[in-house]
Amino acid sequence: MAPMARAMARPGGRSARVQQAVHDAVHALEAEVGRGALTVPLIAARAGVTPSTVYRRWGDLRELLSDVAVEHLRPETDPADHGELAADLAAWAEQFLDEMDSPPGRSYLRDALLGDPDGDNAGRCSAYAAEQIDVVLRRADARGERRLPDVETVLDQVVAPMMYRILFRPGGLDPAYARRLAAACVAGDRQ
Amino acid sequence: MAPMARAMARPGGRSARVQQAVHDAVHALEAEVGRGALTVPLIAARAGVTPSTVYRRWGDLRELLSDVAVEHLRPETDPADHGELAADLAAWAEQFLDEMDSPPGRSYLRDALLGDPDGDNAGRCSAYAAEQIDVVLRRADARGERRLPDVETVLDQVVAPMMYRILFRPGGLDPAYARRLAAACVAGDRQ
DNA sequence: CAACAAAAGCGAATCCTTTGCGTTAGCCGA
DNA sequence: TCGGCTAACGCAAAGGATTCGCTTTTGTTG
Repeated sequence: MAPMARAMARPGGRSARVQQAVHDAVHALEAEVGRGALTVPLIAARAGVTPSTVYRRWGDLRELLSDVAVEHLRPETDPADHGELAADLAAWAEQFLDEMDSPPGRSYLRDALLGDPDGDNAGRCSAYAAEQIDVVLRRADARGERRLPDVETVLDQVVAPMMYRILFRPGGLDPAYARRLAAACVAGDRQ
Repeated sequence: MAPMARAMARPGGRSARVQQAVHDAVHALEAEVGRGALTVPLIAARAGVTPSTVYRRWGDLRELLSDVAVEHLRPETDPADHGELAADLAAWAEQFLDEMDSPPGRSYLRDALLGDPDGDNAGRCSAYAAEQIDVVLRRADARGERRLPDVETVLDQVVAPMMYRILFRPGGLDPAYARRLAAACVAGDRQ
């Protein structure tokens, strides 16, 4: 009942090794047998640990997959620089939508939300997006662009609508939608 | 593998009775033993059917709970009439947030999204919200109010941000946020 | 280096889930 | 109204998944 996957009492040594081995096993098996065929005993065997270890640490297959999914959702690079906020934000939104609305993206998104009793992993996902947006906004500020929206506004006006449609109305999302949201946000339909 | 919970080939008779009995059993047991203690065999026993029946019809505990969750999320009455769009929408948004952000609301929301391979139930949830909004907007139109947003805009600007925060940033949501989103939307920070 | 405690290993018992096969009951045409 | 047809259910057995108590390992601390 204590999913201390991240707040380890003993960060160094065996606990860390086991966590790494299990995560690696999930990655490998996702590719080999597919997301749907994953089971705790299977993962445990591949990781060289006993199933009970996994159950004690994560409590649940879903919580384990939630942890792993968050890793997949972590952005790997900063948003590209196109010289002005409007372009940066539009490009970022488009890429974000493209990644999140893909079959694997939606799968990871669901997993992340799913096995997450305390909403911890979900918060992490949101934080990733916020970070990326922050980079874009700071860059614009450094350029001297004015009347910038803040991060919360971008989350409300750009990220939230995309997420809502991905989760609640799958299908029929195109890049133009992302660009439109970004454009409207930058144009400052606010104030 | 065929979750024909809703598109029954033989709507009348036994199939319908079984579905009803199982749904009723879920409702009763949710109250008695709590969401977390639900299992297929438990539900089946209460409903007077065998577990294999449940597995064949719904495929999965999660899919069954998803179906039931959608029922909980269905609004029971039309939004209250306060004489003008701004007030109607603000009140509706506030109530929506209150219900969805409550512990049971979040639980149903998660269940509905979770056990839903084809995004069918999720779409249903969105449709409920869209219906409510449509009622509010038609009412405003009938009053002669002008420059009304359309349903899609309200979904983007009011519903989506609330949902995003409920799902990805649990905690710290207050009624004022809902009213602010509604007000901004009506004020037409768009176009 | 010794004592302590957290986490992992092990194995048995329990429970859930799947599956094949026979039976029942709603539906349809004569 | 009466058979024939088939989807859906019941039953039971087999195969996994999950839990739990206990022992052993291992990292930390004084």
